[in-house]
Amino acid sequence: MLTVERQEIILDSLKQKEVVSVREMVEQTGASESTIRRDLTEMESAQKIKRVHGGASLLRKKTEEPSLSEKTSLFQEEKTRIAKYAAEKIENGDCIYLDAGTTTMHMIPFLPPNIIVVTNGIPHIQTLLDQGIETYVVGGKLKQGTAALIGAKAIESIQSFRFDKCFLGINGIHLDYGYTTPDPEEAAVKQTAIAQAKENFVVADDTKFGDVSFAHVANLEQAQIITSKGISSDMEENITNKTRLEVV
Amino acid sequence: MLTVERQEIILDSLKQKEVVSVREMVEQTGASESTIRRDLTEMESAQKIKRVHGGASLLRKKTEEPSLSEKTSLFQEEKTRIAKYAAEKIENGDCIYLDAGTTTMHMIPFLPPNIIVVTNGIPHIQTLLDQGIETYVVGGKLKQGTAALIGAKAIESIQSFRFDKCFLGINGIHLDYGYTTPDPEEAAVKQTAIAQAKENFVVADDTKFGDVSFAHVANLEQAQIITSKGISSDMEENITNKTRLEVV
DNA sequence: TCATTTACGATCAAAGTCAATCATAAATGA
DNA sequence: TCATTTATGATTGACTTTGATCGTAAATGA
Repeated sequence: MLTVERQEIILDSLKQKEVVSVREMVEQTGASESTIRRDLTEMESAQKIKRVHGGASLLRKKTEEPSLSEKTSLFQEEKTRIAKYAAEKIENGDCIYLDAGTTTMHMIPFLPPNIIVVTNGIPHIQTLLDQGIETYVVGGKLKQGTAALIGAKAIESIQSFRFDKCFLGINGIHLDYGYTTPDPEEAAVKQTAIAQAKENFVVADDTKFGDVSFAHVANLEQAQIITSKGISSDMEENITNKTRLEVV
Repeated sequence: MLTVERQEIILDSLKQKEVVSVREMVEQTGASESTIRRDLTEMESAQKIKRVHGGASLLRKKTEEPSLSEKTSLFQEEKTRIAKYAAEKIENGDCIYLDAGTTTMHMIPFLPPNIIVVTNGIPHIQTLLDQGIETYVVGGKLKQGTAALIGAKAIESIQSFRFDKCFLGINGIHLDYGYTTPDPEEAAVKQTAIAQAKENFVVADDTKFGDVSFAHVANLEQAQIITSKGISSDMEENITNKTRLEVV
């Protein structure tokens, strides 16, 4: 039997049983224990399975607890501070758009209860659900990596709403080039959201200033910026000439 | 039995019973008291349970996604079997609709790679993402409890697609009343999906037969049924007169 | 209260599991 | 063909898990 065949068998039984013992795999494949162990070692380093004592299990997807490690990092504290401040802009009864991305994600715990949220961020959904906030998810194509909903369907979806406030994450903030992000598809979605909102906020840490990414989203004037300490006073002044900038 | 399996069983009975005694766990797992105690110690320090004198109790009451923890139970194996069979109906290149619900969720690991999936189930999304399957999410209002997308937006969203195959979970299957589900909003979404698909499949375990829920989704003839062993031969014959029924 | 029952954790020997190593046999390629 | 590489299975000693035992601690009930 070929190595790939054997590993296929192992994966198959894992999909059905969640955990499989080495003994079972030996029986199912007819290979020796040593061989199975080698397969398991290989498959684990290929991130296909997780080894446990006596066997193997499927990769646990989530709920592994990033909360602790996240909280200790200073960078995350910064994001949380920005997010909290941004969330305070929201009033009871508002309808808001929450863009995909980690900074906007951090806003969720600080959201007031009686609002309506529209989002294109997949990771946001569960948290919003837990908080019991009335939530609409935009339709669209699922993008690998950022786990955002994008594409024509997403744009169409967003166009059927109007927002009191719109909160966007962004990759680059530049005096001349405005707000930019790497993916043109995502840029188009952000543009649409901006167009539907009365007030627009960009939430971004100080590392984004001066950066330019591939796809243009909007000009500086089209949104207020909420950011963290660390931005140079020079930059701060230049930007303040074009739009409102809040440093928290 | 592997350590992880045992601990899953313990978690499982906890989810059903809120508190479980050491004695019960010994009986359920076949392991010794010592082993159970070690498991409990470990699981407590991993913040998964809370120990009480004589046993263990759940840590929190929040409704968690049971998808992972439930899989070792016999009931889940049944669901997996149905799901696997249903997934084999799908051919490469198909565009399918995957309804929210646990049985359809179980289909995901068995999906062929080159298909397009449209879903309204939130928990499905991450798994589909992990598998690298091209996925579209319908827009709509987020429903607490089932974590499904429903409402007018969802219906509108679904109407902009056509499916080769549509897979639905359902709460009741009845000779006269057809397919039913508790929430009229969800029923409307399912109806829409059925209307857009060439072939419709209902995946349901045997406990759903004879049940009638509040909201009518469709007549028996409108979808084929894939179910598990356990359904009475009488029922089987009556249903076969109306639609195709596969028992796996 | 005090005796009895039940639950608990520490300890230890037995069983099970692991990675490393070695030898063999098949596949590969000069 | 022969040397080299690769996959495999057996063996080994180290490590982990397990179940039994036992003394202590907590709950129970008279």
